[in-house]
Amino acid sequence: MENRDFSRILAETADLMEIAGDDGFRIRSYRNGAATIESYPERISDILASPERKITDVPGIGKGLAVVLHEIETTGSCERRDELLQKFPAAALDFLQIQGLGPKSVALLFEHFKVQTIDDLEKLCLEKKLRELPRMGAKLEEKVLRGIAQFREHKGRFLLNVADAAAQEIIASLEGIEGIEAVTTAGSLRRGKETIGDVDLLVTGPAAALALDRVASGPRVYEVLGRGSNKTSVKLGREGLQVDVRALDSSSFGAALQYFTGSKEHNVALRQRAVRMGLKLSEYGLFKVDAATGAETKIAGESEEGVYAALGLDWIPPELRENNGEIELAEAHKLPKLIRLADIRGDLHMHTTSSDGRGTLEEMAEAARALGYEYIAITDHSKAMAMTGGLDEKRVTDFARAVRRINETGDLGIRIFSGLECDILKDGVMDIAEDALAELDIVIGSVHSHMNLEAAAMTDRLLAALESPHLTALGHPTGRLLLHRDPFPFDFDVVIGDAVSRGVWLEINASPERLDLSAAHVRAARARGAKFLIDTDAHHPKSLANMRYGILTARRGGLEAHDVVNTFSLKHFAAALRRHQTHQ
DNA sequence: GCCGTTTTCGGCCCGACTGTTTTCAGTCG
Repeated sequence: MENRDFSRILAETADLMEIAGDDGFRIRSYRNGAATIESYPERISDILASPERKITDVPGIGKGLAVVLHEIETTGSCERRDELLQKFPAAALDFLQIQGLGPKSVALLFEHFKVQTIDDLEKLCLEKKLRELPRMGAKLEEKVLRGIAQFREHKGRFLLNVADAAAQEIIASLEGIEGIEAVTTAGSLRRGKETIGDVDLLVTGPAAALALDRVASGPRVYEVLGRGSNKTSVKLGREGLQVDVRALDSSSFGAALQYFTGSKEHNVALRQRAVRMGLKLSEYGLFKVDAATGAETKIAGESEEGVYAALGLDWIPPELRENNGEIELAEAHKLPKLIRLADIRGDLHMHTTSSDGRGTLEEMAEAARALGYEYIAITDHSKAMAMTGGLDEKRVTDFARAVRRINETGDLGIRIFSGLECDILKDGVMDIAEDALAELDIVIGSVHSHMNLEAAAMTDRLLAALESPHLTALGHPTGRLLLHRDPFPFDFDVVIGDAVSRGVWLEINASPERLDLSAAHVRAARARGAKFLIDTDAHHPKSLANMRYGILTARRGGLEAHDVVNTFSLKHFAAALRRHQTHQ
């Protein structure tokens, strides 16, 4: 049992308890425990098994949760969860995913209409029955129908980090097995897409078939969908992430890697190109076809580079393989030199215990130093985010001064920039007065409320925010939450054009829940001359590692290192900030 | 259910909007 399994079961139990109307503070304790365990540096299983250790030494775990954790370790569930799963329909947890429905409404639906499935719920809305319940009306019926559509669209897809973690776990489990030469990710995961339908893995080596057995009998396998001599398909966990593993001959590995990486559109274009050259491209290789006899001679396939080269192309990074013009660039030797994770010198958006982060400034700084960064910005929330304990003007000013003192001592071994993730209020006014913002090195303006404005009103709001003389960057500019909430509408070209003319940078928020801006927006904004910062919005020291998802998104958007300000050395970055400030 | 301590129980991040009402519960962030 891994920590994330404990964490998931606790969180699920909390959801069920919420529908059941259990005590709110008890529910919070379960959630708190789930969050702590998810990011706990040690395996909970190991602590439970060790006679010298006490699980109650883990913060947030007391007597009650200790019992629950032991139950989960031995049975995979706990008493309260089992009880509630009996009481409510199997799809109970799905109902909470529908925007507009909370635990109270869901409980009422179960009680009054005996709904079992999302389909039942849809029927109720269409038949206008929802409005029979107290405090429910036509508007809610419409909202729920929209929520159901969104839910269905997202079902069966997974966030990039979830798919990535599953792939890395399987790769690690195959490492060091005699006769396995390489295990490689392919498909949309290798292309760095923001959400993933299923994970594709390719295995080579004389013992590749053995790897298929290993995967099929893995600890997290929930169901084996298929097991042939060349391919195994499994579903992992109750969430059901599908993983396809293929055993390949190393003589055609490059062609197979190319084929299974896709995208489909990129591959179609490549095969058309091959045909025009009198060649045939498949997952088995690139073949020369004799026009007279039809005889085929393999001319490439061992390596991907070889396949592209034989087609007269530079090797194309997987992130660009969407048939968006990358083939033409590869032919002309004009592919961008894409930004790499190693180019990043600092992280400019993170939270601490001063608002809703889980690490202190010192802990975040230490984690960033361990990643080899030269600088970071601490950007806690502003006061409009009341729930997070956001900063008011006095705390902002005090914080800016405290950071200046910290930098003078140099004790932390990394340069700290004082920053703020300042809310952009409904009318576009900044949540913090300008004289307080002036004390800070970096101000990231973000929208966290009133995301349902009409496009024109949202455009005006963002344009008004851009007038703030101390705004350094727009944070998660479209407000989307992947698999959860669509971007809010606004006139992207107008807002980005204004940001560029004012020298305001655009964030690529690397949090796997956001990846905002999206790759397509990055591409469009870059064409207008925008500069970007890629940052993690980390709420925990561990989350600084999410930078790589932001890098993938930036690469999909075609960015080079010089497009991204936090690739600059400390000296150059500080100078860029000063230019930004005096520009105002 | 956890924590801290005042060792036995009280406090535990808050504020605003929405759609439904006719004074506010539920949802969201």
